[in-house]
Amino acid sequence: MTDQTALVLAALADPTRREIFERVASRSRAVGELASELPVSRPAVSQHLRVLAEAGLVTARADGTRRVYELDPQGLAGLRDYLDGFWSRSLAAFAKAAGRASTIHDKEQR
Amino acid sequence: MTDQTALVLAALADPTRREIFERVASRSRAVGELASELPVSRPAVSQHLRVLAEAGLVTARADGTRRVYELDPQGLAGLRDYLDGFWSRSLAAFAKAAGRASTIHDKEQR
DNA sequence: AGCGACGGTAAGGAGTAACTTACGGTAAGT
DNA sequence: ACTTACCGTAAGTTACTCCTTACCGTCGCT
Repeated sequence: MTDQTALVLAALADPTRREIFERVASRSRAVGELASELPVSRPAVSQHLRVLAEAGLVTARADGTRRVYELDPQGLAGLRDYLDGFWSRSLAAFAKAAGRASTIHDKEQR
Repeated sequence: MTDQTALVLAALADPTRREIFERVASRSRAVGELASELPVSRPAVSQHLRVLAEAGLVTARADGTRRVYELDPQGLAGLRDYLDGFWSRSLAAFAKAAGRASTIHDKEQR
């Protein structure tokens, strides 16, 4: 469990922040654009984006006076690694005992 | 984003609860056993276990007056599915633009 | 039946997180 | 230079989370 993974989990735990993150992930957006889509004020969005950025989930780039936020894959990759490690460490042993859990979600993607 | 995934993220966001979960995952434990290992009281552990159980991360079985908690793979599987979907939906597109993110964490495991 | 071990629940308090309004600061247009 | 648009930060309030102590129920043993 790296320190960043803790930040990622804390960041994604909040519903509003998750909504913001998913919107940014699907398409880069400016702060005001996000605020107009959501039932919270613009400063609230700005504060959420700060938390998401500190967790490595989004990054910002300037475009005139606008700040366009886009997805940063680093944060999600960290969480993914944590889950992968967990899966192989604990769930593999559990699957042996239960005899099915390891195959339920075996998909070949990526 | 299923409702359960939201519960999983909220459950794992707390450091104490994460610690409890990881200990239960590595080996099944009773409530008092967990409390003796951690710097919080037994009721606190009990409350955390309740949250973890509602998220589908642990399950309990009775052993006399003891309640032995063990890993429930359902919760982690849900979070994993969420991340997998996210990865293929958003990160794939991002990787095309960035030209590298998709290969950084390509491992063949499971 | 009585006793002791074990654990879930209730109630309350301290700390924190999320939101609001108000303000300041920077970049582009006229 | 003035105005407008856009955004981050500060300060304060409200709501919720986490923890504690106190209490009650259950199971097993003698």
